[in-house]
Amino acid sequence: MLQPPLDKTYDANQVESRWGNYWIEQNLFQPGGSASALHYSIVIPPPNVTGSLHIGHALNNTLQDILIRWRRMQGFRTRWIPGTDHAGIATQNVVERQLAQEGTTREAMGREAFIKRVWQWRDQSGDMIIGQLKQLGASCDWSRIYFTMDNDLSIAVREVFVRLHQEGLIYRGERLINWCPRCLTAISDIEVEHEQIKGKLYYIRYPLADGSDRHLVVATTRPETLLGDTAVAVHPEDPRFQGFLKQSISLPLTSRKVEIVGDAILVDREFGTGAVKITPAHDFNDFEAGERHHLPRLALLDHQGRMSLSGLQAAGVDPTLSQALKGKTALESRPIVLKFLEDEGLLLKIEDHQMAVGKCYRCKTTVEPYLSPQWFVKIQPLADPAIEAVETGKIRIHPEGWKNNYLGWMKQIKDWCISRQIWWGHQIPAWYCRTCNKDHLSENGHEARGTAEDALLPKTPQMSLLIIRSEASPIVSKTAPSTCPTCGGTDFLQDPDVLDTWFSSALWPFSTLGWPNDPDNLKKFYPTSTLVTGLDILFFWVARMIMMGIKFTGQVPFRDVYIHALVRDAEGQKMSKSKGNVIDPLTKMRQYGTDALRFTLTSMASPGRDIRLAEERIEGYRNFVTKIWNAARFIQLHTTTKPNEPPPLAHRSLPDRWIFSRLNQTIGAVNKSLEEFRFDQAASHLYQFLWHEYCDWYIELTKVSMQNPDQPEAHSSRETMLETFEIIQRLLHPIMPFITEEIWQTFPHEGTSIVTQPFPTEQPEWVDQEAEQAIQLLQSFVTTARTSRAMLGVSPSASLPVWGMLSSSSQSGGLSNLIPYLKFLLRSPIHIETQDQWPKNHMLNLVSGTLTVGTPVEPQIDLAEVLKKIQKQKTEKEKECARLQGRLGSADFRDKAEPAVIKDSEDRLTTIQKELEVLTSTQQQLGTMLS
RNA sequence: GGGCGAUUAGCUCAGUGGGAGAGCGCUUCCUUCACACGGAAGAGGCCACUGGUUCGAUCCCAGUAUCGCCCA
Repeated sequence: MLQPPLDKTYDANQVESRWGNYWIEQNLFQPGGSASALHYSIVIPPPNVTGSLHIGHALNNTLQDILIRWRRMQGFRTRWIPGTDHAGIATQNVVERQLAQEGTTREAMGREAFIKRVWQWRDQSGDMIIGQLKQLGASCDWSRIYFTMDNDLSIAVREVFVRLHQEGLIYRGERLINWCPRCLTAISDIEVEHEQIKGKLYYIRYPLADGSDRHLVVATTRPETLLGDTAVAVHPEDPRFQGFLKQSISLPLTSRKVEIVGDAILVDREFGTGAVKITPAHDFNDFEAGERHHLPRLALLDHQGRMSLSGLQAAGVDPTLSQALKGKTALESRPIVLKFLEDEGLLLKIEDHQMAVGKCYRCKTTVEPYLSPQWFVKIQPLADPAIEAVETGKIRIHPEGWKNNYLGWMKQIKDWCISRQIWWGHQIPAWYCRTCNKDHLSENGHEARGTAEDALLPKTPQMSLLIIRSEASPIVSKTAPSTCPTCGGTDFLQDPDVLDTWFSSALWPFSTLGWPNDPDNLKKFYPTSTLVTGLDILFFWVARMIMMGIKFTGQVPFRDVYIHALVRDAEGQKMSKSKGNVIDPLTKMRQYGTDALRFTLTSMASPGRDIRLAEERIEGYRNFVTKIWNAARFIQLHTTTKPNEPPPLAHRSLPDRWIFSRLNQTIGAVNKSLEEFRFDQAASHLYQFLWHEYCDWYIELTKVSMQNPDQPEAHSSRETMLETFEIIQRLLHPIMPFITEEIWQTFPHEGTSIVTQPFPTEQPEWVDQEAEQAIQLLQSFVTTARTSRAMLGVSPSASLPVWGMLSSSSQSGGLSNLIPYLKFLLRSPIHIETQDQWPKNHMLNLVSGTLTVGTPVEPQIDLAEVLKKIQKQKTEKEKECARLQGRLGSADFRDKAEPAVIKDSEDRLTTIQKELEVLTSTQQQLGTMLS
């Protein structure tokens, strides 16, 4: 052989860096093959530019790599697009932390300098995860790495924004949005995580304004917001409140009067007292109720989630209370408000209450519903075709169970808030003419931002520098306007907000492929073939790509969506740095090898189930890698000479024909599994075949002839080992790219790398039922004989003759052909005899189907133990026998069961009865020996 | 509160309308010339519970319990 491997164990780290570099140097990951070949493309879910490879990335990219390598080997023209996204808030946070260490702030630097600084950071540190993906073996087209802030991709963002705005699908308006008081920006609905907490339900007396004693009792979980109530609602058909509708309430702790309205949507008659307060500026349901009843909105909190004096004043709140609340958060305000209520005798009772609070997905701060002017995508017109695409199967979701999840969400989708009050990102391409909008702009920071804002509070400069009221009219354009079409003015102000990062991610499949400026390239690789992602971003990303893709290209962005599991720790806990239970893939790759980690994740990727990853599993598959390595060493040790012309299959030895037949079956199973996205099954077929057929049996069987290298069978086996093992490397390559390349390179081969070799396909001529049956018989023989020896306590190295026979003597010829192999595997003489010649005494006879295997029993053996085991086997067989007899004795079964099932049961019964006969006679025979 | 999913060996999970499987772990034996990160032989399970459909249910259906996820 060319370069026999030297070490007994495989040195993964050394091999990985060598081939990893080689593949890239040789440009093997760029689209190859003929231009006429079928195309197969994948876009990577772009990791955050701030990120480093975690175990979820490792799983996600391993699966993508398997698909891409497999399709590439199948001859597709493949393209896997890598890149990162700019991760607006996360990246801004990273750089801001750096600035804080340097004793400065982004506000002090100014926007332009800050953005420059972020780019600097990106250029230095932004490609860490790219390097880590390469380490994982990801066969992306590394010659084209994208970033959502790239110029071309930014052009696409502006193009999309302008077109959607022209069609009225993007608008700016004042709405209640989710505001993170820590990130100081709006976030979208799905960026809010709901958390169950133990809260309280407060029952508060609301006196009627008519001076009578009549009152309503309102139950609320957020008593401090009552100061912003603009109505109280009851169910219009609730008989308890018929006399109250349209009456006025004297709102506690304020000088205001509010009306009692009937609202069947908002009010749940069973909840609390059946009367609820309406606070349109602080609750989403109340906001909608406010729209229905044309109620004013009174905002109490400012953008930092603190009580604002002007807001309190506007709400007519008692001045003493206002002073007490000024600058307090909602949570700090609650006891104060409760104290005031109590003093007035309005707080009736407090109950424990399970409730949900919204937290910012990024920083876990409790979000506040906040009234402010923001940009929105009017989503329904985009959602409808995206629903249709999945319903009609233009896009297939795997596993299919998630389809309903997707459709359910899409059908109740709400407008998407896309503006973020941060600096890093795509600044919204909207400009305001300062002349036309002079009444709606406030650039000095001393006026409210379209809502209540307390001038007395300390400002964060980004908020106070500029306020654009919702009445302002923007000019939306791909480039800055030069003159105002209304007044001819030339003084413009660009909207300071940036777009949600997911807005640019939504364009990823077509913006990276050349839209809008390179239609030729787009045509080649779009739509992409498969999207591989985790469930957690089905709505964030997948749904939006489908909407945008259909809208702007007229085609779905991908045909198949494969949704993989979340990786948890061995206890099923979500991994997190704070819990300290993270499994770092890079560490594991160093410890066990990348192939072992990849194989582990692959084999655990069962559909629709989370992965509980325990380190022992990785270790187990590291052992598998070593097993493969040692099989390769064995083959190389025995094939030191260059092989001659391979003999035709029919002329090869029984084990050779058998292993081809088994290999063929495995090839079929692996291909089928991958077609169905059953990565786990593909892995387990490979594991089972390679270890428990190839190594356990085939290699052992070749040793019979390898000991005698001159005989023809040895030649046949050398050929077969080389051929089959080379094929196996190709079959295994998509999952374990490194070791397979290393081994493949040392085997006789053509081409520069296994990466671009053909993936194995089924060869019908390899199927050999006869060989499969023969080897199955051989396996039964060997296993049964070994069981006997273990029962008798015979040492494995002891030579002890073994008898064998088949119940139908016609098959015994087949058994004789196996003698050389049996002799070798059992290290013992083999006697194939008929019933007549079978020794009558001192034999332990065990059965497996039609096969009986006998082992002589030495007089000094402790037979009691052996007899116990025989009895156990007998009992099992008797139970089975009774079950079958019962079934076959039932007239119903005979009438209604399928004939094949009846026949099968009859055959089994016959076999088991024969087995029982042998066991019984052995039992008797050994029993006499004992006495 | 609504929806989805899970419940199979000590652990992690496959699986099927008719004989309960794998990996890891465990027990015993074995350093025989690919591999002790190995080999051989074993032990271990009323397939969550209760009903129903069926000749026959671990599998299909309904309900219960527990757990998980998503949504409100």
